[in-house]
Amino acid sequence: MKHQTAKPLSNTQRAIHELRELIFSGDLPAGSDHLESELATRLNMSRTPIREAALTLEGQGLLELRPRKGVRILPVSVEDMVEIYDVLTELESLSARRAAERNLNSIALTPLAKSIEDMENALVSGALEDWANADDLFHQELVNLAGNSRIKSIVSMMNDQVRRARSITLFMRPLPLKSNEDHRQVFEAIKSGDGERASLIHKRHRQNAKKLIVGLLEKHRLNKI
Amino acid sequence: MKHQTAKPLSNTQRAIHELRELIFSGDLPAGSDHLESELATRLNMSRTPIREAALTLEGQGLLELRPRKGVRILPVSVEDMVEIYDVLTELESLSARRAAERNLNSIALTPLAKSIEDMENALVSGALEDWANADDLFHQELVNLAGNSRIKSIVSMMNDQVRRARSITLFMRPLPLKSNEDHRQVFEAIKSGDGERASLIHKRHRQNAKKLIVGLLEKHRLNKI
DNA sequence: GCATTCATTAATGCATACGCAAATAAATGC
DNA sequence: GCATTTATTTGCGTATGCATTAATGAATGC
Repeated sequence: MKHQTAKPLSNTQRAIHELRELIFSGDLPAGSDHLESELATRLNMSRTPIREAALTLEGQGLLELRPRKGVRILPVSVEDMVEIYDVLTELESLSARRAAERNLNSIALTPLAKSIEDMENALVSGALEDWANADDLFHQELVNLAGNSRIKSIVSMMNDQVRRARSITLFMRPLPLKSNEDHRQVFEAIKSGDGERASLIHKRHRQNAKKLIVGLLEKHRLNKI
Repeated sequence: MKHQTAKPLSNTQRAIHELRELIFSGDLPAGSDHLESELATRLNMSRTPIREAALTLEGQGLLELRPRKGVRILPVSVEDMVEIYDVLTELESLSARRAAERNLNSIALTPLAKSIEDMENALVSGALEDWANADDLFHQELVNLAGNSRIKSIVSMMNDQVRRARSITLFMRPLPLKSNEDHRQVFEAIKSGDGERASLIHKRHRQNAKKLIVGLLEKHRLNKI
């Protein structure tokens, strides 16, 4: 049997996961404050694991512990988006370069190819949510292929921070046709071992995404999300 | 009066600071395990603030909480150094670019200039520790000037992780004459607003530093520090 | 009416307690 | 002796209680 008997997740871990879900779903809205005891009641546990979870999530930039005010869910401003996209742009384009340099065989590249296919299928059927998920996967696979665990965790943290903003703007965007074209080009560059090209194209791709999303936020006066 | 009546730092904060010091000083050596209760006794407080501090430091990649084994001080391998220097290289050279693009006046550039002077003075008098401190300051000032708070905190985290390795290899290195030349060139490029040049030179600078330090670690078989 | 001080409330920071599970030691069977 | 089971120890996860201190509102003086 490969399947472990499902070791029963600690309360702290549960709190981390459930709080993340509540934040991403907007159930705990950006900018809102919540007492530790309130969250404890809500998740049906004592304050201790809540505090521990909050400490962890604070380190991940999702919330802030303000003594006597409670836990504040951090809003993301346009300036934050600019900061985050700058970081993502650099680290992901380096990842593209490194991935290309590793001369990976097509088996290793399968997940990346799959994510591109998924995006294209989603586009055809107009399933934007699906497209966004596949897009996430593409970026995640890209940094996986580069094999730098720090980059992986930084990129995943930054993605978490912009998740709400991304899902809000998702339906305000034009169909991401160009985006898919970019992905395919990055993929080809990696496959052919051209690190410089993979890096350049991906960088341009991310810079465009930044412009697009920042533009949308400003246009719609969405300063704090 | 500008001076507050020195609000008495919480135990958790104290634990964070003191544990950091103990780690950097080698008092808690890389790879060593320590029970929460042991650390609590050592810092003269209960387990609660120790656990909270450990959670925070775990998020910063300095240690790991392993149930029943205690808190493990994370060693840094050569592979880790490569990962970290790759991240530092990218984010700092972007910072150099952004700093240059901001057309900062000489007042804003004073701290950076000062750090370069300090390094040169330290070199003349052969005070390697002082040189290292000034070097740290240069890199820190550089990211400050770029004005991206995420980059600032990532870079500072990564620097914390390599601090031990850096101080161990400090005395094995040749005099960092070339390094100082690089710093000055980066400074000039920033001052003249040439972002592309600032970025390129700094990137080269960091890549050299990476090669140097990785080479030293491998030569001296220092695999886990 | 406004500012200042005082009293009250309440949330946190931390110490402490305890059950459970993992690790270790002891004991048993072969 | 060695393997396997059972007993014991021990560290952690979590709940709980309390002192501290910030925030809020009431009361006082001007």
